[in-house]
Amino acid sequence: MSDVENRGMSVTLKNRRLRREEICSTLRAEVLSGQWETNEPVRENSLAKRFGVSRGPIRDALLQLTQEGALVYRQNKGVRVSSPPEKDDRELLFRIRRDLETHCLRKAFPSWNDEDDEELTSLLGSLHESCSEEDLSKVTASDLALHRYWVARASDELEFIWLSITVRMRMAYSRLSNYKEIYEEHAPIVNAIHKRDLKTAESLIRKNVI
Amino acid sequence: MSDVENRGMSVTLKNRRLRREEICSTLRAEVLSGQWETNEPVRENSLAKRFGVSRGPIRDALLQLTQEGALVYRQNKGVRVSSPPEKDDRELLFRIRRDLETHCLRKAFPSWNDEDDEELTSLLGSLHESCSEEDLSKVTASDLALHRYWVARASDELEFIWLSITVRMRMAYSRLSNYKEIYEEHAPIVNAIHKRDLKTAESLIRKNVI
DNA sequence: TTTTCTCAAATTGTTAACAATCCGTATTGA
DNA sequence: TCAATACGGATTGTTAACAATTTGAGAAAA
Repeated sequence: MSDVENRGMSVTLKNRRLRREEICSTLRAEVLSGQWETNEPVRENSLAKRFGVSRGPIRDALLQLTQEGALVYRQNKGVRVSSPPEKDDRELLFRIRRDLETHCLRKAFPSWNDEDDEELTSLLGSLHESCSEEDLSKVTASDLALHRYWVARASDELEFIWLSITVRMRMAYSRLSNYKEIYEEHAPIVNAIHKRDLKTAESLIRKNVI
Repeated sequence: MSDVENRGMSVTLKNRRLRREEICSTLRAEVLSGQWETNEPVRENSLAKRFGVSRGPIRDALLQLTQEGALVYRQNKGVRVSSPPEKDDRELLFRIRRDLETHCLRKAFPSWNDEDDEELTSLLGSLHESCSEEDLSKVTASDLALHRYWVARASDELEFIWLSITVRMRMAYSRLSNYKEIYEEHAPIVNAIHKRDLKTAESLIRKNVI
C-alpha cells in the first residue's frame, strides 16, 4: 500500500457514518496542501480500506473531486492527482476568483447578521489554531472554509464555481514564509466585515487572493 | 413513469457500451434546452431502465451533472433540476464566460492548424443541421460543442470551469426569435478563425456570449 | 374536523461479487 | 539478441441484492 492511501489513522468500523462530503473534504485538503505527488495514482481499493467503506462511496468521492479539479479521471485507468494550471491560466483564474469573492461579499453584505459574524469568528479561530499547529493540511482546509463562507453565503450556484477554481489553483501558500502570516492576512478581513466596512474588506481580499 | 425518464427511445441491450460521458451529454442537452421542469425530481431507477444499465453508472452521471450545475443533489433525496442563476449573478457569469472563451482562443491561436479548422467546420455543420431540424435539444448540444472546442483546445483545466459556468446559464436562446439566427451568429466566428483573424473572432464572441 | 402517529411503498445508500480492461512479465520465434 | 505475443495479476466498470431513509396515505387520538 502506498503512502497516499495509508496516510492518517484507519477509520474504525463504527464510524461508518462518514458522509461523502467528509471523505471529500479529507482528501481535498490533502491534495490542496500538496501532500500528494502530482500524477500519483489514487487506488479505490486502498482508500476504501482506509475509510472503512466499500468502493462505491469512494468512487462517488473521487468523481466529485475530479469535477472540482483536484483529480483527473481517465477511462479504465482511474484517477490521479492533477497538475497545477499553466502559468498562462493562473492570472486569469486569480482574477476570476477575486471577482467572485468580492461579488459575493458585496451581495451578502446587506443581509449580513450577527450569526454570520459568529460563524466567521469561529472559522478564523480554526485558522489560527491550524496555523499554531503548523499543520499544512489543516491550514489549507481552514483557509478554504473561511473564504468559502462568504461565497456560499451569497449563492449556492457561485459556491461550486468558486470552489472548482480555487481547488485548481493549488499551493496558494508558496509565497508565504510562515504560518503566522497566513493568519495575519485574514484577521483584518474578518475585522472589516465585522465593522461592516465593505470597501476595506473588498480591498483586503483583492490583496489576499494572489 | 414520468415524462422525464421516459423521453426518447429506450436503448437496446446491445448498446451497453454507452459511456458515462454519453449518458451525461444526453441528459445535459435535455436539461440545458429546458425540456425538464425546474425542481423536477430525477429518479435513478427510471433512468437506469431508459438507458438499459444499472443504477451505478446512472449515479455516476447524475453526480457529474450535479457538479456541472445542471442538477442539485440533496442527501437521501436524490437530485433535482436546478433553477437558473439569479439575475444578480448572471451578468458576472457572462463576463467570466466571455473572458474564458477569448482567453482560450487567444492562447490556442498560435498553434491552430488545418485539423482544427476541419473540426470547427464540422461542428458548425452540425449546428446548421440542428437548426434546420429545429430540434432545441440538438441545437443546444451543437452550440455547446462548438464553443467548447476552442476552450478545450487551449486547456483541459479551463474546459471544466467553462463548462460548469455555461451549463449553469441555461436558456441562452430565449433572446433569439428563430433557429436561423443562431447559426448566422456562429458562422462569422468560425470564418474569422479560418482567416486567423483573432481580433474579429474575439469581438464576435464577445457579442455572441450575452 | 384537525392533528398526530403508524406503517408500507418508494427511493436512495452501500456492499460484495463478477466482468472487462489494463499493464507488466515471461515466453516464443525469428 | 530482439521483437512480438500470450499470460496473469491488479485495477476499474457493472450489476443485483440488501440496508437505511424518506414520503405519503390512512388510522388513531384530540
